Amino acid sequence: MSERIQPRTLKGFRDYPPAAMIPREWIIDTARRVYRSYGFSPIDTPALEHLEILTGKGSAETDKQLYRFQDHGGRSVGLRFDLTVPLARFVAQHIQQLGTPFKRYQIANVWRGENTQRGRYREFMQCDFDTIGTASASADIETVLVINDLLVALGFEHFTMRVNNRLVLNGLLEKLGLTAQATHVLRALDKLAKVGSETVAQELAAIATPAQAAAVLELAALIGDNESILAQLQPLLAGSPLGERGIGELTDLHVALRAAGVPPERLQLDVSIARGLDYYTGMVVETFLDELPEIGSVCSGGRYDNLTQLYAKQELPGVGASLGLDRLLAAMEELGRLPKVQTTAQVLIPFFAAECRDRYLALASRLRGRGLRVEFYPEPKKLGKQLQYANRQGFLAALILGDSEFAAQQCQVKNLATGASQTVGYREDVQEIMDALQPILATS
RNA sequence: GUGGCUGUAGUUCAGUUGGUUAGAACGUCGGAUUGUGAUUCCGAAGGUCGGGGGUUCGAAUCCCCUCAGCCACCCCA
Repeated sequence: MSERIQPRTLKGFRDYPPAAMIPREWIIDTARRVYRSYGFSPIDTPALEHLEILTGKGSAETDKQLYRFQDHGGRSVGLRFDLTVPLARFVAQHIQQLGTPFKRYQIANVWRGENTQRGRYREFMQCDFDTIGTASASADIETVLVINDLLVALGFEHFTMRVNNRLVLNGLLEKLGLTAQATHVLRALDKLAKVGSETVAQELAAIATPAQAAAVLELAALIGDNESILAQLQPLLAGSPLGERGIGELTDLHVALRAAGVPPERLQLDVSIARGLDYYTGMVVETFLDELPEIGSVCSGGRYDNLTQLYAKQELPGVGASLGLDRLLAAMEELGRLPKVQTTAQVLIPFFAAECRDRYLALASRLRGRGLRVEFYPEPKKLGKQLQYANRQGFLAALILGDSEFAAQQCQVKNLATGASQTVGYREDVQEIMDALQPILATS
C-alpha cells in the first residue's frame, strides 16, 4: 500500500492531453485531406517488423537508433524507424495486386532510440505520401506541389522548399572520381548551411584531395536566384552525363512549379541539400519555416529509384515525402500558432433550470441532429461558473435557457468570443437557433 | 552514444555564507453574487524541494549515482 508506482513516461515518449491532441488531429486531418486531393490512398503496416527487414538497408546510423528485441517466440524484431522502409517491404510483397502507379499515404508513429531535443522525440509521427512505379518527372513535380499545398492548408505562407537533385552531386563526384566516397562527401555537404564552408572543407580534406574538395565546395557555394544557379551549374558539370541530366531535371522542376503557381520565393534551388539517407537518387527536397528555420526541416523527401531492390527483383522507382508532425507541432507551439482549445464541441448548453434537465437534453439532441457538436453541462450550477467553463474550454457559443426562456419559448444565443447575445424563438425545429448560431460558428 | 546546462505548488519563478514551520504571482476550488464568462474583494486547497544515497548537530542549498528536460556534436522529422 505504501509502495506506489511512480507514474511517468519514458524519455522521448509523451502523453497527449486534449489541448495537445486537438491540434494534432487537426494536422492529421489536413494532411489526409491534401493527400487525398491528389489521389493518394491510405495504407497501414505493422509497427513491428522482422529485424532483417529494417536492418537490410545497412546504414550504421539507423541500426544504432533501431529499437530491437526478441519477441516471445524468440524472433529478432524491431520497431519501424521510418515509414519508407516498411513501404518498400509492403510494395515488394503486394505490388502484383496493386498495380502501378501506386500512390499511398501513411500516417503513423515511428521510433528512434536517439537523444531527445526540442522537436526530436523517440516516438513521433510521420505523415508520408509516395508515388511508386513511375520515374516520371510529373510525379516529382507533384510531390513538391503536395508539400506546398499541405503547408498552405496548415496556415503557413512563409516557408522555403529547398530543392536539389542527387544527379547533380553524383555527376560532379563522378567527374572528380569521388564516387566511392559519395556517402561521406554528401553528408559533409549537407551540413554546409549549418557549419560553414571551412568546417566542411576540413571534413572533405580527410576523404578527398584539395582539388576535389575545392570543386565540391565551389558547386555547393553557388548563390543567387534559381535561374542564375542553374546557369552557373552548366559549366561546372559540362561533360558529365549524370550531371547534365540533373541540371535538366532541376530546370524542368523549377519551370513547372512556377507554371503551377508556386510563389518563386518558396522554391530555392540549393545544391548543398543532399539528405543523409542513402536511398535518394534524384530530386531531393527539404522544407523550412521562415519564422523558425533552426528547428530543421518539417517536410522532407525525394526520389529513389531502387527502393524495393532489397526485397524484390522487380525494379520500382518512387518519389515521396514525409511531414514531421511532431516537429511541426513543436514549431507551431513556439510560434504561438496553436489555438488554446480543449473542447471538440462548438456549443455549450448550461444546465441552468434544475427541473428542466430533459428539455435541455432534447434540445442538445435536436441540434446534434442538425450536425452541430453540442455539450450539455452535467450538473446545475451557477451560470457564471458554467460560462467560465465554456470560456476556458474554448466553446464558441452558449445557449442559455432558464425558467423565463422556457416560459416564453425563447432561447438566448450567446457569442462567447464577443459576449454579445441575442434572444430568438425556441421551437421544435430549432431553426431560429440554427440561424443565430450560423454566423458565430462560421468564424472558426 | 559523447559533452554541457537545468530540475522548488498545476504554471512561471524567489529562497542570503548550509540553520528551525520552504514563499510569491498567476491558475484552481469556495464565497461576496441560486440569471450571465478574462474586473474587484475575502477565504481555502495544493510541495516526498525530480528520485536514491552520502557529508553534517542540521541539506532545497555541498558531494555521488540515477531519471527527465534543454543545448552542442552525431544524425534526422
